[in-house]
Amino acid sequence: MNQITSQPLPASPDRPTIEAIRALPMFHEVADAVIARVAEIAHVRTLAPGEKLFVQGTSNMCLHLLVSGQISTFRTAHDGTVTVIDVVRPPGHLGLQGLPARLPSLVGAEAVSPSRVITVDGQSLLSLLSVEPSLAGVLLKAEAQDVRALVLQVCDLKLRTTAQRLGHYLLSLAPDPMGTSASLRLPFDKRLLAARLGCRQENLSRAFAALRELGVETHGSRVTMNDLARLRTYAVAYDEP
Amino acid sequence: MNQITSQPLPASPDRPTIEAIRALPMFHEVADAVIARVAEIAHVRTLAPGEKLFVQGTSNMCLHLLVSGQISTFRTAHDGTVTVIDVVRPPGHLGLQGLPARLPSLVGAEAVSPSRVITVDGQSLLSLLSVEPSLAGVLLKAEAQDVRALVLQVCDLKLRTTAQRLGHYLLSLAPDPMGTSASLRLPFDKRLLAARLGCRQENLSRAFAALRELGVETHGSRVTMNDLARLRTYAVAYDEP
DNA sequence: GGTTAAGATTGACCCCCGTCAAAACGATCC
DNA sequence: GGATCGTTTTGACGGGGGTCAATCTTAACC
Repeated sequence: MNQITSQPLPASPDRPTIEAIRALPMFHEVADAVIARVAEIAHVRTLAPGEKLFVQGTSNMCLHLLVSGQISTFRTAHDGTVTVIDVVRPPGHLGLQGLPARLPSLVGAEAVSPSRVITVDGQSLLSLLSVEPSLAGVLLKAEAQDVRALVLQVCDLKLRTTAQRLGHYLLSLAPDPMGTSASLRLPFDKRLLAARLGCRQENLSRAFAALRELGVETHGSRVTMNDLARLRTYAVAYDEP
Repeated sequence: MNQITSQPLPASPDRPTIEAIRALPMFHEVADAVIARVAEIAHVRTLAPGEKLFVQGTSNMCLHLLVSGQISTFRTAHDGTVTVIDVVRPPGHLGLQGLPARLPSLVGAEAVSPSRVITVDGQSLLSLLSVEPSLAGVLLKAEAQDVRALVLQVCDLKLRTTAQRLGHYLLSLAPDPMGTSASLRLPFDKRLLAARLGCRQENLSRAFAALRELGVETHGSRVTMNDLARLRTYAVAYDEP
């Protein structure tokens, strides 16, 4: 699944291959010629855990496409408090909100696990946009995804309990959320999971304890959900009519 | 009234004037010729309080530009619970998230007060986009604003109390938030304000009571803030470093 | 295997907020 | 002015979640 660069790389630094970009759902429909133009203004980068992709308050004009790994976006207050906005997983993107407006980014982003991103230069991308209008739809769609995710998170925070949010998140992590049972390994710290869900880790523990009644077993970072239907009823109670 | 979705444009509906569109900040930089093209695929509409602009779950391919009035966006769960996402005020826009993806809208929208919107047909707008790439920047910027607002709201919900959120919101409503004092009239119900802030109206009352200690007086819907600096310290404590 | 440090859980305690119920206020219309 | 209805406020109570501290587990490293 993770594309390891076994092919000879093109001349310059670490240009992404056309295949690597095409592999991202967001570019499935884009013509080869356009992808080639995008590849010309992009480069591949790997990040070690904890390494920063961009910093809050700086106006980074770049679009980052996450190929593998995990990158968290978070907002730091001037008293040091940190709010995790999301943990982006492949295929995902970062930095879109800072692209068109020249405004400083509201959030910072750093790798949670070893990650590989394709970074597209924003300035060049905007120029390319006027030549290749088909890209506009791609970017708009990508940004719309962000909006949708945030809207759902706001709903979650406004009217669900931590245990429900956890259940919801676990379901979203399950390979087959519509099956009868599922088992998975938490992709990161419970501390980070707590921050993502908007609670303290102590409360996350209690939420896991609450879900135990609903057939959710945990052994370390392994989570087994024995009754997905029941969990869905409990956790997704406030979702789409 | 259940006709909500966009109709094919009749021969001579109420076309918006170029000036009306240009007056919106989002179109300040756009060339007259382009605005004229936009006007051709748009029409003006007025809404009475409570009238729906679009309905959750339907895929409305329209961009709505709010000229005057106020429109709330909200999400209804299948048990009837309603979450208010935001109350859009002019100059603002709605429906962008449903534009590029053909996905059903996550939220519904309805007028809070008598409102006037310019509705741009989405299908035509997307076609226009490939002819006039300068529009892409406009739309991307507009959508980025939405993302920013939502990110801030998530932060608010994750680590501020209701009283702090209220203080923050009042400051955003103040004509001159950086002055020493301000006075304003709440633009809508306290019930709606509570929903927007993510609490019950009872708690909003208590939040107002708490802010009284910080020089915030209320008489009905009139709010007077006597010490903006102190309110800022209290409410915006978790903002930009 | 054993040691150690980081992470995860549990308990005690308190505050914020949701809920229910009642009282106070405000607007409108006699 | 008085009556009425809807909105706003206040009180009492319980639960969810934050905080602090102690215990237990996990995992890395010798």
